[in-house]
Amino acid sequence: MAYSVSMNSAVPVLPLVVIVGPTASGKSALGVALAKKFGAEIVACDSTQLYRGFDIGTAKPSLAERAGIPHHLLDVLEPRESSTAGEYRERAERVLADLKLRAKLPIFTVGTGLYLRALLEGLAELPQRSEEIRERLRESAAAHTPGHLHAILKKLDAETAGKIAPADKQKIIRAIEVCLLARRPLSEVHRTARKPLLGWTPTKIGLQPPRDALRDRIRTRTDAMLTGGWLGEVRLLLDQGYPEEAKPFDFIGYRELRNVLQKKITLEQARAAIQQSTGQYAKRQLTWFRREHGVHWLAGFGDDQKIQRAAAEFLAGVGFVPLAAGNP
RNA sequence: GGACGGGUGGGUGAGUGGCUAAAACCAGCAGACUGUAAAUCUGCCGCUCCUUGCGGGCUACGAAGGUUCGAAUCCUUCCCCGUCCA
Repeated sequence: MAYSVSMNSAVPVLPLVVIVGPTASGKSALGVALAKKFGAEIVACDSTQLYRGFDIGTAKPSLAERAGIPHHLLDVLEPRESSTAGEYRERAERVLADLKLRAKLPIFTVGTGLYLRALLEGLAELPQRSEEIRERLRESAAAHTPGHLHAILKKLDAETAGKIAPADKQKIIRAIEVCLLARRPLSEVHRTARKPLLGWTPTKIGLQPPRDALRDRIRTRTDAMLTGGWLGEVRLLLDQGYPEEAKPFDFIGYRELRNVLQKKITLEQARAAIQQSTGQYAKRQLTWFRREHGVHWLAGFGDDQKIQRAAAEFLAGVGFVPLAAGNP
């Protein structure tokens, strides 16, 4: 075993490592470096890397970058499917059960904060989404004045309505949907306990490179993706007959490149738009992760050896035992 | 050389005498977010002061003058830019 097991409770609690950070901060590289050192396997926690065929634009680590370390929860969905936070949790739990059997340390590389929360803290017992209800609500909204949906929610659940902006149609629809399916207010369902992940204790590392440096990184990475055949990947996916409305075609870059293929915008316009959206996305990730509790922050990129060393030292300092092999 | 059109805050661009520190959008910054989350949404956004108030001061619509109680808005000259005519 590469780590010790706490024996002071009836259920042994196993450690797990979480690496959070904005896109292009080098989570994958750091994950692999730490996996080698501590005998771990990588579990991706990224809503976009779940999709088969969407490789370049989602910055899925290549086989070479994986360096022989097994990676889980990549390529588990068909482009037509839609991922959800709840399903992610279930898949991740299955992976954890497997790693536990094989005594491997899990290292989660997480870009999607909601999915990590769903895994670690759990979600309330909420009904799944219902396309019929959503469709009905959308139609109803189109037929009425702007505040219509918000007004409906206010009747069903004033507390939740107070928390959601009248313009936030997406969240209002989900809230109404839950109220209808659960036959009680969302706010009430939220007060029921979540089911946190049992049997595992997370140790969290966060990557927070300087904003300007990150922006540069995003710029050059986008260029590299484009010269690396990203447009061709999009063309291939469309040629394979996947519908344009498929979820992953909405991801940053895929939507822009689709427009390039349809001659709606030029490649240069797409490049600029992608770089911009990616930067904005990184900002949102940072906002989310800042609130994550107990994160050990490192002010740099995960592919930087100094950062990798600092991360390894941190883990060793909190009780993780490096593999002996390779050490003279 | 002549005729038009135009020069507005980081960008695009509205505004043609007071309600204008100047619409709207973008960018930027900050934030929220329990099954679409690479999504969706919110706030701030000239500088500055304080007793943080629908508060005070300063600077601002190419430049300089002028008209007016009051000008981004009217007048004069100048400087740029675009289109057309020579």
